[in-house]
Amino acid sequence: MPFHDGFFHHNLQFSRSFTKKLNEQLAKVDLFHSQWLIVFYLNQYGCSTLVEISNYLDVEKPTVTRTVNRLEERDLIEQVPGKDKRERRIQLTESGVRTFHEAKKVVEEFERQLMSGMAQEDLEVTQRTLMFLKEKLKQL
Amino acid sequence: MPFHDGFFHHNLQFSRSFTKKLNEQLAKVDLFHSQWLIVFYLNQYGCSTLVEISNYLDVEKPTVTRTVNRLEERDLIEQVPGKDKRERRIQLTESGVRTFHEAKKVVEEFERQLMSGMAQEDLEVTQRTLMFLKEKLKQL
DNA sequence: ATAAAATAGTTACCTAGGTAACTATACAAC
DNA sequence: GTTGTATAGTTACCTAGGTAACTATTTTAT
Repeated sequence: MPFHDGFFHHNLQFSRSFTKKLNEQLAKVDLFHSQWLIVFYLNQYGCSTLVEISNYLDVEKPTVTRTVNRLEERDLIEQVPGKDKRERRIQLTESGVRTFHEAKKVVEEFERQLMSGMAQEDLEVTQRTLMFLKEKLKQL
Repeated sequence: MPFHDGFFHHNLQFSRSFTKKLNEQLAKVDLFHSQWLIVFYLNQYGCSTLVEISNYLDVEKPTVTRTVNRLEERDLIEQVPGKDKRERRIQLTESGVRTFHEAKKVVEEFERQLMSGMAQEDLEVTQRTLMFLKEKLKQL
């Protein structure tokens, strides 16, 4: 089975298509999917550093810096003073929390539509497989 | 099951990680994964237009234009005269065919390592699931 | 035959990922 | 306490995806 007619080809196409459609939906609340991921994380885990976000999302630090800057420009997050002067601790503002709740509805509806009609077992196998492959990639 | 601790989160992380590692491997033959996809396609299907490539890869035309330009600058592809003056028909050069064969080895070895130890059935379920979800996204 | 619509491709500009090299602070070893 | 090392974050620059708007052709309808 060659790569391109096969497994990875479909996976990449799905990922692109997924983020595209999610971005379309999130436009309703004026967010991009990468911004949503950080807003979600901050709502879940509270005040955090960029490195914590970077580790959670498995995305490099410069990418996090950029997206966080965008969120700050839009006053969805704010600086939190801390002891370690290297760190940049941030949290959601009131406006950020409001945006989170609005976006949550949009994302949940999007997922609901996408998941309807899917066999639960297939989803579990798929998720397990992807996690397995992700781990293997790390060891490469 | 919330989005971020779940299915889509893992899928996006896997895709990022996968292309990252594939790029590392393809650096051996001085290619990026997006370039490899086009080189592969041209080797498989011969002389093609950018729209044909765009449809096959499910990537927008401007993205294809850019990557094709890079390949042309490096003399891996060449223009093919045609009837329709709107079209830009291209094919692999001799150098492009050579690069294809070198890259093919690299990619196949990469895939072999990644796939070893995977249950064939799980892969099939995963691929089927991703294709199913991809189709559903289109209808959204 | 001509006007309208569709198609192929490009350009400009946006988000989003990556690496390499850098600064500034904190920590550890001696 | 000074020196070396590790950590947090940023900057600059690369590929890679997207949209919107455009040009230049071709096809279709009338």
